[in-house]
Amino acid sequence: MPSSTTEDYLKTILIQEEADPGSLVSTGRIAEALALTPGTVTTMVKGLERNGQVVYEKHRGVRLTEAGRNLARHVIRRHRLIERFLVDVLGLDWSEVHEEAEKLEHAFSDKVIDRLDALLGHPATDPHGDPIPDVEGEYPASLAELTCLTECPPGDGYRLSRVSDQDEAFLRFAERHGLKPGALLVVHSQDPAARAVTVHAAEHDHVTLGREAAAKLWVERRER
Amino acid sequence: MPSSTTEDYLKTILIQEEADPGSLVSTGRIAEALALTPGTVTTMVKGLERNGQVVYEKHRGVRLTEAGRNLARHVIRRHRLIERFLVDVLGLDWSEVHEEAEKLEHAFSDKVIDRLDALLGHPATDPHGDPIPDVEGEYPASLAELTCLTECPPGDGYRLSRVSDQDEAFLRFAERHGLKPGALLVVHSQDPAARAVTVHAAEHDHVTLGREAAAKLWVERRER
DNA sequence: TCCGGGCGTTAGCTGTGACTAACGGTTCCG
DNA sequence: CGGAACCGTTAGTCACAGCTAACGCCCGGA
Repeated sequence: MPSSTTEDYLKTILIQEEADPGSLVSTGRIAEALALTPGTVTTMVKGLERNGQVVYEKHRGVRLTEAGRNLARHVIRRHRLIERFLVDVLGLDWSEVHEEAEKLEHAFSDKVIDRLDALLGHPATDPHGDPIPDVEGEYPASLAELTCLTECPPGDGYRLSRVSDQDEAFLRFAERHGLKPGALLVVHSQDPAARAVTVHAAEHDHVTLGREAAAKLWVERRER
Repeated sequence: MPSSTTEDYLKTILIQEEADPGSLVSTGRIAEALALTPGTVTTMVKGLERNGQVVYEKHRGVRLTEAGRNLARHVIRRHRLIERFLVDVLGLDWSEVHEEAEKLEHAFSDKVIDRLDALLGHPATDPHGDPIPDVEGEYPASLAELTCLTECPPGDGYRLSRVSDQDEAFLRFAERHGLKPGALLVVHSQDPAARAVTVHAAEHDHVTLGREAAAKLWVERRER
């Protein structure tokens, strides 16, 4: 059975690959994401290669193998289902569940996770809008095409779908302004000079976001 | 924060102390319970003493300190609440939840455990009838006095309260004969020569248990 | 083309918690 | 009361997964 360390590495690599498809993930990025020193990661990555979970190109980075990707998807499945459970069933706040799930994802067996999945009604996403892989490790087929808020011309007809950041402070900020998945959004203005965008969510006041913050919000255009 | 290894040792020591109050727990018993070699346990136990969690008397055994007992009680609380959750909410079988809870007990935070406790309605026992310590680490005050099935004269008016074994095969056997906590029992005969006792549970056939098996069953006398 | 800075790798070390094998204390029987 | 058997302890080793520090490759700028 893979160690929880292995699971953490593979999960991190998968997320980096998804953020920048087609390119190798550098050891440095992994080190930063896991808060480890670069040397530690280089050493570990060689172990992952020996296990057949990644392909490692020296000085360039790693890429998941099929086996590695499959394992990583299952870790992510566990993580996101646990987040849904913590929010939907136990009533925790979406800003605090990521930390909890980081530990729990290594302890739940697949059997228990499948029961949890059924209990929750086979949700398609976690509380942040991130998609939950199914039992086979595949993402739900019917995922809407998402647009980054930085790319949205002013107007209404947007629905917030995904908040891709796990920082507690940011998530609490987002919630204060109604910026949770499912919220209906109106984009008031894009100000390229100020690198800012002003929006408001239904029932909430306007809020102006800097580009980095806006880049974390993903919306879909509503059918009307 | 204590390592999960530390938690496992302290939990094991507490359970041994409860099984045989007042006497020291030998390193050998701990080794057997945790499936470790004796030398490993001797070394670890010195570490627990350095942490102030046990008092260690060379060649004689260990005893929990207040701090160690408190931590152990909390681990047991987590373990038993998780078992209840797995059975009551996720519908797992009582024979399989012990193994699952062994891993999960180290991953749940106290905050999440308290939510779980509330969700379950603050249960007094786990699915095997073992009492669940409260948030302070104290056992429920109103625990009925239990009698071992080996001590019960023939007659009716017994209620099965506790099945103190975690072996899957034994638990499945017990369930097949209706021997789950809450079951009403009739003791048909005690046969000291055969070291056996014959009982039946309401709605179930007679079953004859050897002394070791009967020793795992604890009953209370029903008010009538 | 050459050189320097930055990133990545290597080497060597640490702590945790396991193991085996050899040694030592206790106890109980004869 | 002596000794064997049993149990527990000690010593030495290993794997895992982290660290620091020194070294080396690669790429961009001059």
